[in-house]
Amino acid sequence: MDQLGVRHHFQKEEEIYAQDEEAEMFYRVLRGVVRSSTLAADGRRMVGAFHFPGDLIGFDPGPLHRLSAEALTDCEVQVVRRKALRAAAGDIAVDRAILEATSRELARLQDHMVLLGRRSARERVANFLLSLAQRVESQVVEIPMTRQDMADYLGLTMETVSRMIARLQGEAIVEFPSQRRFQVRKRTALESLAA
Amino acid sequence: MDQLGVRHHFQKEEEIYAQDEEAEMFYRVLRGVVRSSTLAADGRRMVGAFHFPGDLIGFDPGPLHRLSAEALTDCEVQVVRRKALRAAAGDIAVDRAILEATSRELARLQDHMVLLGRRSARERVANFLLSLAQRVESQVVEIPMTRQDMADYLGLTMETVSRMIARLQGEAIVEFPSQRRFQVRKRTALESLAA
DNA sequence: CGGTTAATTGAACGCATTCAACACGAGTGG
DNA sequence: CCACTCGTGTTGAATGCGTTCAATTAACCG
Repeated sequence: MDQLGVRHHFQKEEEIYAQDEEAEMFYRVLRGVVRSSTLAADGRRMVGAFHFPGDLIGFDPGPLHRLSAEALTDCEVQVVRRKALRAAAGDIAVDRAILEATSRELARLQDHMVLLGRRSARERVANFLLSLAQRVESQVVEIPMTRQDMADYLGLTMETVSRMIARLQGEAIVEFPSQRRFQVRKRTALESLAA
Repeated sequence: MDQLGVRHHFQKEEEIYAQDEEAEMFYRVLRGVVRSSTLAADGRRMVGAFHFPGDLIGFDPGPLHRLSAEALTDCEVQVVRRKALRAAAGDIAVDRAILEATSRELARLQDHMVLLGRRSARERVANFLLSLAQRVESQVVEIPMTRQDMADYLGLTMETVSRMIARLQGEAIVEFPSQRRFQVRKRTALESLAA
């Protein structure tokens, strides 16, 4: 899929695709961060996932996108028409790739389900910070999303997220030099919370 | 897959496969109800799904089962060795079937994630009762699982499940002639709660 | 700088949990 | 048929975690 399709730039908050929109394309994040979410009629929002460079998105198996995708930051995204990919790579290869991506996503959702159903706010936030930290090699971790985004991903309110961060910082487990940047101080403590 | 494999009987509470066990088989529920769940080290349990006759289970894409499966009631289960199925039906057909099952499961988990992250106890219970009711054509719906099972599926305690059922019954939305049997009285009310 | 959005913090509230007692129901044995 | 038991379910009271609402502070951007 590397050679196919076009690179497209999406700016902050721009929609990449909408919920219930026809799924005609595959997308791959090249730069920036993407958020996929659902918005209920009553305004309650749930963030299903954050997607980082290298991640494939939009591979919903049905005819429609079940969640929308929005650029969290300015993004470079590779966009490939599904039909073109099938024509170039063959149905079998594409299906295998979809299965691969779907499987990973399924495993992630199973873990997330446990997080949402059976963990405290503190554990959820710890888990989230750790997963952000695991994504980069540097000591300092940048947080690309707002507290509200984190809250909507973790099934909490942004106030609670903020309080839990304050608490983890008070315990010297993490350190936030600024609101969107942190460093892990006691990795084992964080890991045992995130478990 | 119909002709392959063997029928196996599992009795109530018997384990069909364990978490982190090698995934060598596919299973199809023929009679009875199966529960798949994970148990954390600290005793917290999360029920991932209930499986009814016709459902495929054990098709985890990785080498290991990510959740365990237990017979909720006495069960008839068709068990097929994965290799045998691949030999008989071909890799492509099996992969297609796995993709199909995985996709459905993914969609279900996405909905469940919203339920766990963004809905009240009352809404969760309403949603669950409605989904049980939609599964059968009869007026009276049998509940095959305990309140604890329901709670572990909905991210609640069994006391809360019990209270919410009592409340829905007090509002004449459902009626429970006995603890494991109910009838929907105000479908539209239930549906708007379950939304 | 001022203006604006994001984030923090405080106080009060409420939903769900916890802990404990009691009721129900199915199965067993007298 | 009733008494007993054990697992399951219900109900009550108290607690607490997370939310809500409101005010303040911090970060960002012109």
